[in-house]
Amino acid sequence: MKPPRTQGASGEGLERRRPTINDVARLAGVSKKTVSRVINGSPFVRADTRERIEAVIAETGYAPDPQARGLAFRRSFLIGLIYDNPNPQYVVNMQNGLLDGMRGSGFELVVHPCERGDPNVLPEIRAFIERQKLFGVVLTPSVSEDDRIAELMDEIGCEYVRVASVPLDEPEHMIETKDRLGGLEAARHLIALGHRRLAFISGPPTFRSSHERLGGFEDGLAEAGLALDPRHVAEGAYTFESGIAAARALLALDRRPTAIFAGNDEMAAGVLQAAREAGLSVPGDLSVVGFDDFQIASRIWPALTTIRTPTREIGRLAAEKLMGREDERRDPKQRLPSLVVRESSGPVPK
Amino acid sequence: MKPPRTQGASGEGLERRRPTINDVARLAGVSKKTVSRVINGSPFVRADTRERIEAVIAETGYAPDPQARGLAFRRSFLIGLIYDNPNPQYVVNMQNGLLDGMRGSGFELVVHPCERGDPNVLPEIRAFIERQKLFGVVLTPSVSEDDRIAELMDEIGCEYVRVASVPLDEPEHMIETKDRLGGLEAARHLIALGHRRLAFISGPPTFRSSHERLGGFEDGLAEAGLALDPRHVAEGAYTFESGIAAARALLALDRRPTAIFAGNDEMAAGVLQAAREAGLSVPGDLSVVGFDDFQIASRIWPALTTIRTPTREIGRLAAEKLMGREDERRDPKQRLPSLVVRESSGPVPK
DNA sequence: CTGAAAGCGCTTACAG
DNA sequence: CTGAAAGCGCTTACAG
Repeated sequence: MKPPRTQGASGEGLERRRPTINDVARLAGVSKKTVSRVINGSPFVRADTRERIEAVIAETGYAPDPQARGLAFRRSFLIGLIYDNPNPQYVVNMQNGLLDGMRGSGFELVVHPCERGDPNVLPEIRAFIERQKLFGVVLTPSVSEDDRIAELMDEIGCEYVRVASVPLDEPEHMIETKDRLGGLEAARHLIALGHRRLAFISGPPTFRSSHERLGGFEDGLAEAGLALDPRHVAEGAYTFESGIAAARALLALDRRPTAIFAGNDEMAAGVLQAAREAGLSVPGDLSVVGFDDFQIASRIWPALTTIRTPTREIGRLAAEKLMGREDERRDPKQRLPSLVVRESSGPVPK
Repeated sequence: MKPPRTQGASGEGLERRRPTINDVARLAGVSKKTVSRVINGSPFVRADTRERIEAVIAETGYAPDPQARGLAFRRSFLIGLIYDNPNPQYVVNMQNGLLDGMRGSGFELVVHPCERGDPNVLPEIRAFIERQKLFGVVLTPSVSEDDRIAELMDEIGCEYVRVASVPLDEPEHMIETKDRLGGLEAARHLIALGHRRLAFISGPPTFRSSHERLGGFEDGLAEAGLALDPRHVAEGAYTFESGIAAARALLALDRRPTAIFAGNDEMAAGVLQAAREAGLSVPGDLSVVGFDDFQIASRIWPALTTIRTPTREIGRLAAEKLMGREDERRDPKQRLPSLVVRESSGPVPK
């Protein structure tokens, strides 16, 4: 590995060195240990000493070096996002949420995609975390659903928060997305429109959300005294292509469904495609509901009725939980899935 | 700021300490300085000494602590991605490309969105880089087009690579995306289909790519002895909504264009929407070409003819250039924009 | 080609 | 409530 160029090597000789803890200590007339206490919020500093130090910090623009601090703490100020979700919109929303939550904290976000199927994930993740001595990680589906990864975090002493549709861990390690409620909302919406022959396209069985979204949908049917016809449940893979394939099969049935709830927007876009091929109008002949409310939902035609998941908000909460700054006063409803009605759903055809 | 829990505090007492440079030095019977030389690829180590040390490193699984190394080097092993592009697909493709290029290098990727308009961007970026002592940063449009940011990097001694549609800097700091060639391809394609009344919807004027894509389009028209009617150039903002608005205006003209080249896929999706509203069939009455070939291009209907930009590949190149590992043997064509023909373009209507 | 000393900028025990 | 010493795991001059 090529050693990096020394900082300032190309600078213009000004060499206005950043102040260190020693400078602050000298200017404030205290030991660096006391400055350290102020930085770390120790209560064992007299009020006037603290104020004097804080004044010097403000004047000099001193900011502690995270690397030096990390070396002494045996732990960095980096937070990792470990994910295997291939949807770019999900990834970016989650990142933005995490950054929202981390703003002003001095922590930085390091992104780390992985492949859950890979036999090397575990050692690979371990090496990443140990090398960088990560403060903590946020795990998103489906890696978040792997208990071995959570155990690994405990073992190596790395904080973690798992984002998942159901509680898989202690509350301090969990942010629940409650996908089941989203499925319920979808069912209620379609039933209120008069639909009785409903179908579901699931994500891959390796994602917990696939089962939760289906479960919630069935809950909603049960409320109306209905049950899902097993022939009306198709397995997809959360991809556009799998949505097309599943919808083709459903629409070829003898008494085809009048409404399809797809496990995500990508597959719902595939359903619209299959409906078009079959000469069916949406929502005239077929209602379609998606899940996520990513950008694609409002770019396709007809615009998709879908379940919005507040991914960015979830990310913010995850970061706050990880850093122990959770703000419990916030409205907990903000983090629940909610129905967004657009053009792809309508009354059941006569 | 709450100090982090000490590493291993929750571990199960095993405390199998990671080996340090001292362990390696002791086991190899050399000084730690010599181990350091091996780590840093110094040529001043005798071959047999080097081999002995490398053997110990392999046995013990030693990996140098990036934090300690960074502290001594006065520079971290972090690479920053600084961006203000709001398109999630762009961001994720770029990140994936950077990670491709960084794999196995020991560097990690820290993401840092910013807002170019914000009067505080410069100090904010400076604080971020100085605090973390970033090894280097990759800048993407439109922040990459701001010379003040490049100057800032020079001033604080941070490596940088700018990704932009045209050379704005020395070659060692530039990855060119040559958007102009993409515009040219779009024009040639439409002209070959017989179109003569062509229109363009630009991105915001603050993005260099807006002008380059237009410029290339005009180059293509010029090849055929044509010129763009000024009334056929509309200004958009690279957003879906702006694409709808611009297309509505173009389609309301007396002699409306038979083909529209939109500056990106998002706006092209808006054009399809406006065409539908106007009762025009695509490509029967109107051909549409986009730019980017993001996922949306193949999810909408009709699927979009567009210009593919190899963003992930560009990202890989940017990372390699930043780390001084550039592989010049690679086919340079891979990084150029290229035409992808789908369903939204067809022969000019009679 | 190799090493002993000093230092990077912080924090942790340990005293007082 | 405050501080002097030692240490986190590396690298940089400086010798030899």
